[in-house]
Amino acid sequence: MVPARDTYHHGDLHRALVDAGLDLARVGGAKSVVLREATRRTGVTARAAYRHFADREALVRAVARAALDHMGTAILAGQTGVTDPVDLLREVGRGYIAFALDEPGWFDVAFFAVREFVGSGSGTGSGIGSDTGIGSGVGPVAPPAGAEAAPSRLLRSALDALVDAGMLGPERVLPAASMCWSGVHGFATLATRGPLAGLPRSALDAQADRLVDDLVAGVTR
Amino acid sequence: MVPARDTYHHGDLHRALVDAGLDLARVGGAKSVVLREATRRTGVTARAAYRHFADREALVRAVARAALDHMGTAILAGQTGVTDPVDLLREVGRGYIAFALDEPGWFDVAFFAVREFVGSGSGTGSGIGSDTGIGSGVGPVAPPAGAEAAPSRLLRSALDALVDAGMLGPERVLPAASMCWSGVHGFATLATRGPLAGLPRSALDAQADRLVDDLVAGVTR
DNA sequence: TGTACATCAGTGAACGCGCGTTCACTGATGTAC
DNA sequence: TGTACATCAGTGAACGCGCGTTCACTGATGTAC
Repeated sequence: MVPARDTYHHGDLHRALVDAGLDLARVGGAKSVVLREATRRTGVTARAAYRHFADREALVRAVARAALDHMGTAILAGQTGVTDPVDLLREVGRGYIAFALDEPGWFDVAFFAVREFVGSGSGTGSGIGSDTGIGSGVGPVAPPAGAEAAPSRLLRSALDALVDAGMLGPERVLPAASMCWSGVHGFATLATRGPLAGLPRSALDAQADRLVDDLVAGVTR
Repeated sequence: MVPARDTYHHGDLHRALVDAGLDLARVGGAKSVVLREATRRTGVTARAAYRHFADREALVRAVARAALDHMGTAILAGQTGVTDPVDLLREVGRGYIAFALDEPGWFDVAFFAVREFVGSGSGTGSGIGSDTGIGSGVGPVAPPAGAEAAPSRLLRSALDALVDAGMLGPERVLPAASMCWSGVHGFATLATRGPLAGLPRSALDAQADRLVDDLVAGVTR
């Protein structure tokens, strides 16, 4: 299981720990990203992790970012060959939910990692960081750091394409984004860790398709 | 803090522990419902809890049920005096989100309590139990145990009222429920423990109102 | 080209924490006769 | 009405767990001269 190292120095321990964290998160979500276990799997002392991450939370954040990247990539892959802007938007929704159902652990760590829920008082920032911004409703949105294919960016792109096609008023982009994101995120959450969790996959897929169609119809109406 | 008991027998330890659990959940969500702390606050030995709950999970489930009751009650309260079916639906959506923003800890425990997310394989049941059923899409739905004012029931009632008013086809009830529930739940989740968590309350409220209006428009279109 | 030395990436053992849970037990309560 | 006794609701101490984190340390690497 543990690849025995022949060198004292690991080479790329940072990446190796994130990869191990992804494996852990895949099976058990954010709470399963255990620092000791990640180092164990990497064949390294627990202490070694602190050379690369300030604490466990920093590791979990890195894993969350990586999971979000995977999500973006998966959604993007579902869009290949699609040019019609309406279909493009539909694929964002389908891809978002499909990823959550296919990889509930990664979906979990991507969105439920650090901030278990916002406690009392106002938060320090804007949550997870790399997938924020859409729908903040105040002027041009700063691009998220690094994540080119972040789900929220893909959603935004699809909506922009609708605007270009004359199928959506520019002033409707933000509300539309809000409705679409809330809709698919809510369904994904209800289906992976909520009351819908027990339903068979086929039923969830059918419901998801209908939901996405309704959302798209609501937006392009 | 701890009310000193004068009797050896507590009286209603079951309820007292759930109440203590609600206090804990209110501040820190599901993960803060700690059995030992609940007994401490009740002025009772940790062991005593096992006379009333099989294990910690059973306690958390009871707290989740109580929190869901509070949620239903809050939504119901927001509907007082409202008779127009469209407004009725709107109030369900507003109330759902408002409760999540007002009581993120209770919202958390109500929906994210036991099943952190559905692990590998098919689940044993249908999730949280008392708020399931809408949108399962197969015939008449068994009434949830006890929770008369469960949020999903209030949503269903509002949609039924729209049907009675001739504003919604009966075959559209389930899809509409799916879209509404997903929409408000998603927004509530993004706002309390997701990327929208850092936004000021006023911005969230404004966005929520717009979202609910859009959802209602999408349903009654 | 060789050597001194600063720098960096690891080691291995240990600590304290708070938790859920279990042990054998005792104090209070209510019912049968 | 009093007493024996089953039943139930608590006690108090302890256990083991696995975690995140810290200690002083050593092995490997690369750069200056």
